[in-house]
Amino acid sequence: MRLVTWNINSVRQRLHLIEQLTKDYAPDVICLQEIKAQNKDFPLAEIEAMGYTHNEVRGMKGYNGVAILSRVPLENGQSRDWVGKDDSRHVFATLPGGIEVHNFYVPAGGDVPDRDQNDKFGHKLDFVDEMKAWFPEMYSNDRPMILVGDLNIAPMEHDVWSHKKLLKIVSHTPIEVEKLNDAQNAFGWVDTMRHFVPDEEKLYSWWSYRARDWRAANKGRRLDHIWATPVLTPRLKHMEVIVDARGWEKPSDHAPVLLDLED
DNA sequence: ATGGTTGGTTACCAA
Repeated sequence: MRLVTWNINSVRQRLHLIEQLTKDYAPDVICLQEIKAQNKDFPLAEIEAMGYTHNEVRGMKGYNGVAILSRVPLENGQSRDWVGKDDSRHVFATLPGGIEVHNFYVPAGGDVPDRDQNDKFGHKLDFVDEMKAWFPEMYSNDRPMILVGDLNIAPMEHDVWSHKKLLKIVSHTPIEVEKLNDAQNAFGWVDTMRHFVPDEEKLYSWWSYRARDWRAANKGRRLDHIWATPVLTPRLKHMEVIVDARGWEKPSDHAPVLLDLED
């Protein structure tokens, strides 16, 4: 089973990228974030023509929006509101074989890392707290579950190009990192990307549009994640960040992250 | 210290 998570930054602007991904990598399941379209504007026919005939879409006008696209049947598709807002940041469904896939788009949190000065940062912190508070309702070490998405937090020193320079930059501040680590470690969530790549090795999934030459500068951050329950650990086969996709025509600022599981 | 790019919506906001 091949699964991909990708912040697509507008599904309507980037159908060509999804097509390229499906041709080159043939994922069974694609979890998208920031589709930036209402359900009625989602390009379902085009996606179905690529072979993804089972879909669970939670869109809204203008912002956010998440979707699970699948070549295999999805069951029990659902979504949930977070921090009292109906803002299309979570969708989940069950794959054949019983793996429950949760697709999240955590708030970016604005620029100022202080909840008294910046409501968006407070919203982000509350969102991660609420994830942790919700896990007891759904989490079990021996239930096959995968949590993916743009979590907008790069928790480890080598998840960013400069740990020191980013300590006060939203996405790598100690308070966000602590909250994300709390949510992960209070349960048995396995960071599948770091299962394959040593902690001391740089690993990024996002490069800003604002860099003159993103590849040469390589000032990336690992904002996108794939977590799994421990029962799936023996089945983890392969993981890669498809860095090349950041250089495709009219790219998203995020690269897809791919995980292969043994059947 | 500042500005750099992109998308969606509607003349700025969010990232």
